Amino acid sequence: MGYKLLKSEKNARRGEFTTVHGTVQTPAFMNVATCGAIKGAVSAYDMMDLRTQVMLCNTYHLHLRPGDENVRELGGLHKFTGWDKPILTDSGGFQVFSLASLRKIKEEGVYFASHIDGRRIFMGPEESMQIQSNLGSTIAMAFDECVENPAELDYAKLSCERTVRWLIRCKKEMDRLNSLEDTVNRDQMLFGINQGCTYDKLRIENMCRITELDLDGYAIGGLAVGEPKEDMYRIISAVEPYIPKNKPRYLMGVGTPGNILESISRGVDLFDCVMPSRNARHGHLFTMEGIINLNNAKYSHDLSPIDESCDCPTCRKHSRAYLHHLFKAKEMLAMRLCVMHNLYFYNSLMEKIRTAIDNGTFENFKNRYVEQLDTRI
RNA sequence: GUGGGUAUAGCGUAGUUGGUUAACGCGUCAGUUUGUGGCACUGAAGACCGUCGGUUCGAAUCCGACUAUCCACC
Repeated sequence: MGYKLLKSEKNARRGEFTTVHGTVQTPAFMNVATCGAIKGAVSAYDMMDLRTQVMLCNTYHLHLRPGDENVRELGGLHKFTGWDKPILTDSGGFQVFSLASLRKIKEEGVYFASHIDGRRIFMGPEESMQIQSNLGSTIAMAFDECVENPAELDYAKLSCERTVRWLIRCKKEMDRLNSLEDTVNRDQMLFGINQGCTYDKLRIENMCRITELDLDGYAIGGLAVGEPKEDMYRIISAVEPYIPKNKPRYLMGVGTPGNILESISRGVDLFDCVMPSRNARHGHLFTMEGIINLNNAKYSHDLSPIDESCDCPTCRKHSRAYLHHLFKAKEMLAMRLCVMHNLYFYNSLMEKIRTAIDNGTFENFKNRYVEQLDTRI
């Protein structure tokens, strides 16, 4: 159990992360399934074809519906969703940020108004751990506050210190829950989350404090939320030396293929992002040549696949012209086929990156593709 | 052939007591999307208002002819 560094090229790391639900080859991209399903009608069965390694679900959303107690009675998220490989649950901390108009943050935790029915609910560190324990995910995330950038130093500091106090409570509660006999997954892991906005000093101090707790992994949160990408890269480089080498590093919510290449070169192992799935639903597709928008009329007579070099189920069978038609006709198949392509693209990009690090050619690979993959063609 | 209706952007339409830069939807084009509040958001281009003539200071709007098209009847 745990992370094993296999090889490195400069700061880029090739590793294996072993969990009770199987081993994850890193660097890896985790596929987002907020409510227990990848949006766009993609099933757990499909995810095997897409070479998905980790599914990511959301504590806040599953707590509201269908309810974590309910999932626990049904045997946990793995049994419930039919996905037997690793599952990471996000803690609900991001919803503190994204649902900002509906919440009140206090020392004990956060008061939300449900976005579904307006019902008032409370979530603090203990509640988040209890919910994630009921869900029985492989990896639970600490309950944190994700502060929007730019933020005042005073608030960043106050929020950051409170998040550390919450993390200590998370760790204590998770240890307690894992010791109980009737817990769904008694080997549930806990990742801490680094915060501190764009203040290097705050970030480093925070990282030093959270790594004292000996958690199963460390995440960098609160990035890609409004700051320039140069700031994001600078922060990653600033905190990376303070993360233990024998623990996985997870950059939350990032990002574009270019962001991922840059971040791996700075020592990150795990990623997740809604971009491949959300953009696919709007016809924006990733290819090794760059980004295309399938809604454009120029694809209406294009018999080539989305990406000539891709062997995903969509590219093996269907043309751009057909997919363009499905979008125009508002057929749900358009979304399904395109989400499958984009996730396969991200997952196989990670495979290419792992092979490159294995072969010591990652730097070349990065320089070759970092600009191209984020550019429209 | 007779009577009636219609003619405004690529398509479908709005636009009368005649009054400055003719509106909307779809489509087109471009951009946005980063721990997902379910399928979006922002912007741009595009019209000598069927043709010709008339009335008027002024016509998409009123009048006439023509053309096209639809309906009904022969």
